[in-house]
Amino acid sequence: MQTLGRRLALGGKQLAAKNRPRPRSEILADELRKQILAANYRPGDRLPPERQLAQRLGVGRSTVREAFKKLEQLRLVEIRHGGGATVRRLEDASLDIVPMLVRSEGKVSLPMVEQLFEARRVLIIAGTRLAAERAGPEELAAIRRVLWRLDDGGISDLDYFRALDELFRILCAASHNLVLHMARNALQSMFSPERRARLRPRLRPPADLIAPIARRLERALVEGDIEGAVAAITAILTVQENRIFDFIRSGAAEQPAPSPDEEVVARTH
Amino acid sequence: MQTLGRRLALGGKQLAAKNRPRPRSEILADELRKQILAANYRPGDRLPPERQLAQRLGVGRSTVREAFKKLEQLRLVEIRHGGGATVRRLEDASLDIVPMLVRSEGKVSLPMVEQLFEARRVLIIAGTRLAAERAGPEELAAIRRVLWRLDDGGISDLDYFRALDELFRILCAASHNLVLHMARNALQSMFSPERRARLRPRLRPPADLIAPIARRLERALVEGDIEGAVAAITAILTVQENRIFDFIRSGAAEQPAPSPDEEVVARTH
DNA sequence: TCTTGTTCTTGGTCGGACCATTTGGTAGGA
DNA sequence: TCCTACCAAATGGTCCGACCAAGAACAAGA
Repeated sequence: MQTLGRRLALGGKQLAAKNRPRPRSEILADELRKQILAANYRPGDRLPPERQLAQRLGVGRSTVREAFKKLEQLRLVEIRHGGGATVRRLEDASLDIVPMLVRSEGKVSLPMVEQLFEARRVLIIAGTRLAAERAGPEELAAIRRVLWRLDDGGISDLDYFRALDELFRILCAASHNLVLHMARNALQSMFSPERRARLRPRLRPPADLIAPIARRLERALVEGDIEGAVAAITAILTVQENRIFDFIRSGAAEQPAPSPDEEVVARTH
Repeated sequence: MQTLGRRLALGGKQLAAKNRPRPRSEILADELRKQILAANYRPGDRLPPERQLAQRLGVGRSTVREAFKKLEQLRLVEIRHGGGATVRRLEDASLDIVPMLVRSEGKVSLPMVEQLFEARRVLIIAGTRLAAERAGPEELAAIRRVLWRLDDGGISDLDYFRALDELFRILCAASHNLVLHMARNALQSMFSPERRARLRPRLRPPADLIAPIARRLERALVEGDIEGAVAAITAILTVQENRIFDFIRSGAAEQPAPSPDEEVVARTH
């Protein structure tokens, strides 16, 4: 807590040096979020009052307040006027915390990745099925362009991963279902193409594995073969997911955190 | 904008009378959100600076700031330090805005409900399939208890709708996939059981329509008949969705807004 | 024309003040 | 003894005014 105070005090300067200047309220919100996700606070528990926390950490109440508001919006806590901030059940939280559940403190949780991929798979397959039914000619053309990029073995790693993400995105967009599209977006925000490209040798499957499937998917979409398209996208997902599972199981997924100081707020009640 | 100022000024008192005291920041955030969703602001546009908006509306900058933060968390706008708040693309927004897309200004959007149900159906069916595979004995018992409640024709309307929601919830919970569970939760937050119970005569299907399906679902789950369970939950979803579609198409879904004053902030750039 | 440095705009934080709501205790009465 | 009504403390919601820091716009120089 003292340490967090110091970190918060440094927040501006330390990062002004090179990184982006993470606002103190965000640092604090992240810290509290980690505490909650680590079950240091349990559902029903009350967070310390705004004033108290502000004084203890040596920051303004506005800063604490913004952090609390952030947690409220993630539906991790409930704030009542006169009442206080009480922790809510995890399953009622916003989908936006899924990426934080998947990777925390630089470590990747394999069970969470499995659940994330399972959910994502459901959405993408549904999106593909609907896209195969509903995509208009220009949407179909856009999908085919992405598939050609995947079919090209000479593509760079970064472009490969970008094309893969774009394929999933554009398929769900072509489903003409905004909710589906947004749900998939919400689950996509971990493992950015840049990050995966850095880990290239493990995550990118051999071109001769993906290219035929891409061609199969294109043919199915052109011919209106819905089940064929679903089978092809399922195959792509399976290949890609297995690469990542193997990678995580190999223990190589752990990355040094961007900022090495990871002190936590002391439990406070 | 003057009018919003007045409304904001009243905010505290007017609602202190009886309703819950909607904070001004929330009123303002809602107003700006409506403006954005109504495309009065388009992606790339900049919202007015905090100070300017605060002065124009006669509220403190902290209030405007909280409202902006709220929009940022919904990923409707992006706030940069020296930059300002710029509007983002709708499809990149958080899933949490779906309920707001579905019902705005007391009117229900049929296309959005269709998309919402389509997405929800995908999630619930996937959850049911996984639950049929993975549910433990106590989870199965809990599911059966809910199904018995649905099977009971004498149940009250409110209890019926609650049981229905609980069925979907508990099925997804039994899938042992937190992401799936949370995604479904995010889509469930409209049409509360209380609201539906008020609209009872139209939304509740005849007991002899649901009860046999509930029994069929129970049997399938007990016997481990996955496809049977999926078929049964699909039937339940279809019955319920059709009731709601018919209801909305009949034009009866429009409800007087809780607060009748619905002025908007004037477009400002 | 491009680069560099300055200035202005604008968000981030602070501290203090006041109001509104909730909570919990306390006094009074049945 | 128990219940009720009231009061006071705790706590969140809002406002104000000030300052700092990052980004953008602009001006000066190479």
